[in-house]
Amino acid sequence: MTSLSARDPGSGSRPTMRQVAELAGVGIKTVSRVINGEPNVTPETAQRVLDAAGALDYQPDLHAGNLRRSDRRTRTLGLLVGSVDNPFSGAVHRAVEDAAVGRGVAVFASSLDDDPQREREAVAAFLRRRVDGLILVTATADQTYLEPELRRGTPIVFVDREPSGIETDAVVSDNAGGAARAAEHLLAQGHRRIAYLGDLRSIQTARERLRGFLDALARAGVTAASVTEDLHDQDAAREALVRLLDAPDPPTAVFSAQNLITIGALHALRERGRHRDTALVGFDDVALADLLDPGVTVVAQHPEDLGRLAAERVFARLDGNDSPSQRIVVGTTLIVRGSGEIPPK
Amino acid sequence: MTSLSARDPGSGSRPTMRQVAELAGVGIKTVSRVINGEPNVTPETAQRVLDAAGALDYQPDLHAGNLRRSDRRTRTLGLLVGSVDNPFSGAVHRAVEDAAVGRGVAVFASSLDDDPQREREAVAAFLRRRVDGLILVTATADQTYLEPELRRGTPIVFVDREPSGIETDAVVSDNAGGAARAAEHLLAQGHRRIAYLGDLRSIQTARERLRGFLDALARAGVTAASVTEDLHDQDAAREALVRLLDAPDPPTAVFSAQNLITIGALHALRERGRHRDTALVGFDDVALADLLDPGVTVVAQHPEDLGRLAAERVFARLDGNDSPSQRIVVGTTLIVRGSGEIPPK
DNA sequence: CGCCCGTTTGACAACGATGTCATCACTAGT
DNA sequence: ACTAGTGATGACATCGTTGTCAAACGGGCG
Repeated sequence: MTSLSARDPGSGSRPTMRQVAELAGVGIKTVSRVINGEPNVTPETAQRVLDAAGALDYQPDLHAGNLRRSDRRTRTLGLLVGSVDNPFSGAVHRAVEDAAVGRGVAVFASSLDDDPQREREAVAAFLRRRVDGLILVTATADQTYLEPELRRGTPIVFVDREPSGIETDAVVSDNAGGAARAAEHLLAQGHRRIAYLGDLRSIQTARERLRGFLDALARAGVTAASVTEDLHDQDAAREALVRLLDAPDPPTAVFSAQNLITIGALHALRERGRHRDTALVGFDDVALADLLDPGVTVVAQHPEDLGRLAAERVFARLDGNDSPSQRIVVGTTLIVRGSGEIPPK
Repeated sequence: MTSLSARDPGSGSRPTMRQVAELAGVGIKTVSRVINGEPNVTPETAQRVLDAAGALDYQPDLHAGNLRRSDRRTRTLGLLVGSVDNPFSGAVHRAVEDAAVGRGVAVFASSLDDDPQREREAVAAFLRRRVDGLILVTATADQTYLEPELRRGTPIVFVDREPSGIETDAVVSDNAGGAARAAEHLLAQGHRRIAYLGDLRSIQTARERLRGFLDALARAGVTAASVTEDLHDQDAAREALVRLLDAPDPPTAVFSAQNLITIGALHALRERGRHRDTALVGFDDVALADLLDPGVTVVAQHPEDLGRLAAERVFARLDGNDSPSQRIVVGTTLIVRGSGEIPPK
């Protein structure tokens, strides 16, 4: 009795075209033709090859083929986002995957945690694997380092944040417009003491949102009750708003310019029992916002559209489109649920 | 003046070791040695090579190297989950990535939407790319088709759901135990009319949860007020619970055995204004559960642990560990927030 | 001074596939 | 019957890299 270990070299090694060819009694090039559906193979030969491939559970080595193939496409995309464990990134990722899967393209994903160092490492790791294109929510202030790769013809598309230092496609939300919309909504309810809670100033979208907010207030001849920036997590946002609520002359309305900041703000308002008399509008939707009481009014982004359009740009470039680089802006949607419609007292 | 197009073939082609070698005035093998940090290169030669590589923005081709290298590792992992756009999958994914990134391993992710056909296609797509290992939340009832690959030595680890038809590692939640815990909690509050809302019977974890729930009730000598299965989305769950609430003798407590079902149940309770007098315990945590009123009591899973442990199993196998396949069970945690502590009227 | 040995280096084959091209067997046209 | 054309097939070089091996060189030792 011959006991075969799990790492048995016989069954352990992967079959190659050569072995399939041998078993089918044909040349290796004929196997290649059958596997790739090339013409000029008799049906009987093709069947013999397919039988042999099936018997050996043969899977072609995409990378070996790619090495020799003229188009040099790995049918692989690299996606770089804030964190795959984050609803916004998840929605972008899913949209990219949906666009890719139909074309037989697989997607690498990497989380950057807004760390520029990690971005450079992750990009390098993907390029060494010869991805056909990159889609990234950049964490760096300047992407000049991508210039050589771009010149080589690798499509690079920015999502959510615009590129700086290089000329390439970008798909972004209308951050300033959305923030202005939020401000106008609160102004329309009669609010004149509106507080702004924002993310790190180093993030371009955060700056855009503040700009849109302040512009809208200025157009109405109103000055912001307060502007708090550099709130990078839920708890920092909560503490900041608690302080504002405890101070004399607290705001009658709050605009929270990011996801986690909105959640922190919700906690602060409940903590101080002010959630029924202080208006709140958030930027970017949050889960279960409709089940809260009052429901959370938000300016929603459309991450699925961002992801889909970015993937479409990459594929268009791969298909040879070399029109000048585009900047696609995706609109935002105000979703009225209650918290934004609380009037000033 | 020579105008260079963006797709210029000169700058458009990627530099190879040969070109680096030529520029540095050394043999190609010496470049290989420097790039891979092999010993026996004089510092001056190494510097010349690094300078040349830098000047050309050289990136080694991992796949070409892998073709020749003896270990045949692509430093790539395939992850198959329900959907990358889903908090549970996102947490698993992030944990896998965190374990992988330190080892220089990149992660392919694919969404299956519980479609067996997609699972087979996605697995094939990953194997053609020669991933070093697979981590999967299976969507198929039987995974015998993975047997040849497993015999070839590719580590395959199941997460969340157990394998069937093959013998391999699995990391799962204590589904029956967690469901029992939820039932016991409701029984302890004095409930005797408890409704069960569950996912598709075809999903193994759904069956486990029902089993745990019914066992706990049986131990207490109580029969379920109702058992509703095959609720695969939020809306189906909402409708089902609305029906139960409208019927004579509605339940005094509800156990919702999955994420989206819990959200559907929350909607139903609010819709009928019964959220303050009907107890609810959910399986798997939901975002913002603590901000609702009452807060949502849940039996939380630990997807980060599932992902981390699965990745560790894969790497252990790759490192040569060939102990018998393990089944690792990760416990659940009851998080008390209010909704589960409402007493029967 | 000659031998041995370790260090540094490059020539060459090989990994698994595909592109090119030559060969062979037929069929059709004259 | 002979030529040209077409379809089916395989030999061979090649993609970018690494493993193997041998050559060249210099230093230490008897």
